[in-house]
Amino acid sequence: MASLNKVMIIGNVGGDPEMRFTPAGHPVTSFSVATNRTINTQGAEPKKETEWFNVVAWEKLAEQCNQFLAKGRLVYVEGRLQTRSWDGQDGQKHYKTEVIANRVMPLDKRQTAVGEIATGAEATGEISPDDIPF
Amino acid sequence: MASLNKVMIIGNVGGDPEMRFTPAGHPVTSFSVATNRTINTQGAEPKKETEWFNVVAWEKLAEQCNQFLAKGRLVYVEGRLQTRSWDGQDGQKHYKTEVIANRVMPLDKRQTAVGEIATGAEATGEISPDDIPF
Amino acid sequence: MASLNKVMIIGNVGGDPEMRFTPAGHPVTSFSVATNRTINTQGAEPKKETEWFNVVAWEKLAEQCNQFLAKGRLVYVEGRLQTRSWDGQDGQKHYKTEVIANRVMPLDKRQTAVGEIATGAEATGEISPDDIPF
Amino acid sequence: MASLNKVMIIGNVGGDPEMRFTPAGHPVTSFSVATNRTINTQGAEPKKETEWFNVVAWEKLAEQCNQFLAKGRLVYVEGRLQTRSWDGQDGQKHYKTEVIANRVMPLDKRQTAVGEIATGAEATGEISPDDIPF
DNA sequence: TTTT
DNA sequence: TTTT
Repeated sequence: MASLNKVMIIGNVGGDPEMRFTPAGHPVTSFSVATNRTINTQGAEPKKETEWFNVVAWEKLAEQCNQFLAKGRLVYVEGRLQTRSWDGQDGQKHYKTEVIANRVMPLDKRQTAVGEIATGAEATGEISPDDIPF
Repeated sequence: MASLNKVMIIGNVGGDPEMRFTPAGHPVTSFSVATNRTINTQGAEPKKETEWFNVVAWEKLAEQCNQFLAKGRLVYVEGRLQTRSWDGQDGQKHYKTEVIANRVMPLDKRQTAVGEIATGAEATGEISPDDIPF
Repeated sequence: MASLNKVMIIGNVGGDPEMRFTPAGHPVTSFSVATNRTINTQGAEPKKETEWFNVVAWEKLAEQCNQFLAKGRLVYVEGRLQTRSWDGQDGQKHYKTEVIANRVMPLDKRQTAVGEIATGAEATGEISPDDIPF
Repeated sequence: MASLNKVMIIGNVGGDPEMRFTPAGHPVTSFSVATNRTINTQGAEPKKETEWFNVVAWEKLAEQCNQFLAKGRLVYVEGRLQTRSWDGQDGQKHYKTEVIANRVMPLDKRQTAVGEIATGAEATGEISPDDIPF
C-alpha cells in the first residue's frame, strides 16, 4: 500500500501545448519536454542523448500550461508516471508512458508574466478517470 | 542544456530480479516494481490503480539487486527514465520506458542482511552505451 | 519567482509525535526523524552519521501523523524546508530548520491499519500563517 | 538503516560564491540560495515568503560552483541536509543547517559557457570528514 | 531521540 | 507480476 510514484524533469518544451476537452468538459493539455544527457564516451567526443517526455496536465493546470508554455521554453515538471496500453491492429500490445503533471513551472523569462503555475493538489485524471479523450 | 530527469518510486517488486551480462561482461539486472494509487471515486467504493515500472540496474548495483531483492519486497528506487523504441513486425513503432536505477534500497526487513544498496554514481549504461543486450 | 523547495526523507521516527492546537484551533503535530548515513573512512571501520529532522504537519495530516506514527516507525516524509529564527537571551540569533510536511507515509507494517497518510495539497501553515503556537 | 536524505531546490543565488580550502587542500565552496513562496492570504494581497538555504559544495563541484555561479543566477541544487551544532558563548546550543550539494545546475543563460555542473558521485565531506574549516 |  |  505504501507507494511513491514521482517524476521530476527540467527540460525544453518541444512544441506548443495542445489543449482539448473531455466530453464532460474537463480541460486537458499535453506537451512534450526534452531532457538532454551528455555521455562521456571516454576517448571519442561526448555524445548527446535526448530523452522525450509526454506531459499531460488537467483542469486549472491544463489552462495555465496552455496559456503560458510555448515551444522552446525551459520548464520544471513534477508529476507521476502513467503507462497506458492498447492493442495494435496487428494484435501486439502497445504502450505509451506519460507524465501526469501536478506542477509545472517555467524557468526562463520569455514572454508574458508567468509566475508560478501549480495546482494545489494533483488536479488530475482522478477527477474524471474514465473520461479521457486521447 | 540544463536538464533534470529523475524518477523516485516506492513499491513492491513484482518478481525475482533477473541478471544478465552484456557481451562485454557488464552485469545488468532488471525487475519490475508496482506502485499503487487509490482513486476516490466520490460515491462508489475507492478504486485501486496499479502502475508498473521496469527497472534496470547496471554493474555493481545490478549485482546487489540480484542478490538482495526478491518478489514482493518493498523498495525505494531512484533513477532516470529512458524510452527505447523499435519497429514491430507490422511496421509500427513500439516503445518501452524503463527506469535506469542509480539507487535501490530495500525498505522491509525480509530476508538476509541487506544494508543499503547504492551506487556511488550513476553506474549505468554510460559505461557501455552500445553494449546493451536487451 | 520560479522556485522549488523540496525535501524527501526516509528514516525512523525518533519519538512519539506530539499534537497541539493553535489558538485558532488548527492541529499541528511535530515529530523527529533520523536518517543514517554510512561514511566509508577508507582504512578504518565505516562510521555512522545520524541526521535528525524536525517534521511539522498541519491540519488533517497532523491528525493522521498523531494517530498512526510512533517512536521507531519507518516513514517517508515529503515537504518543504522552513527556517525560523529568534533572538536568544544573549542577543544572538538562533535558527531552527524544520520540514513542513505535505506527505507522510509509514513504510513498515507495525501497528494498526495505516494505509497512506497524505494531504491532497500542502495543508500547511499557509492556512494560518500567523497562528503558529511554537 | 534504510535512509533517504534529499533536498532539491530551485532559486536565486544570494551572493557570489566563496571558495576556501581545507588544511588538507580540499576545495569547499559555499553560497546561499533564496526560494520564494507566495502565500495566498485569502482576502488581503498575497504575501511573499523567502526561504534561504546555505549550500556547500566540495571538490570538483566546489570549483565549478566558484567558477560559474554568481549573485542573482537561477540554479537547481540537489543534495542532502546536514545540521551542525556548537555551543554559544552563553552556553546555548546553536544550530546551522546546510545543503551539502551533489548536483548544481545553472538554469539561466547569463555569463560564460556554463553547461552542466554535476559531480558524478556525492563528492562531499565523506572524502575528508574531519577536515572541515568552517 | 530512531533504526540495523 | 507486487502489496494491504
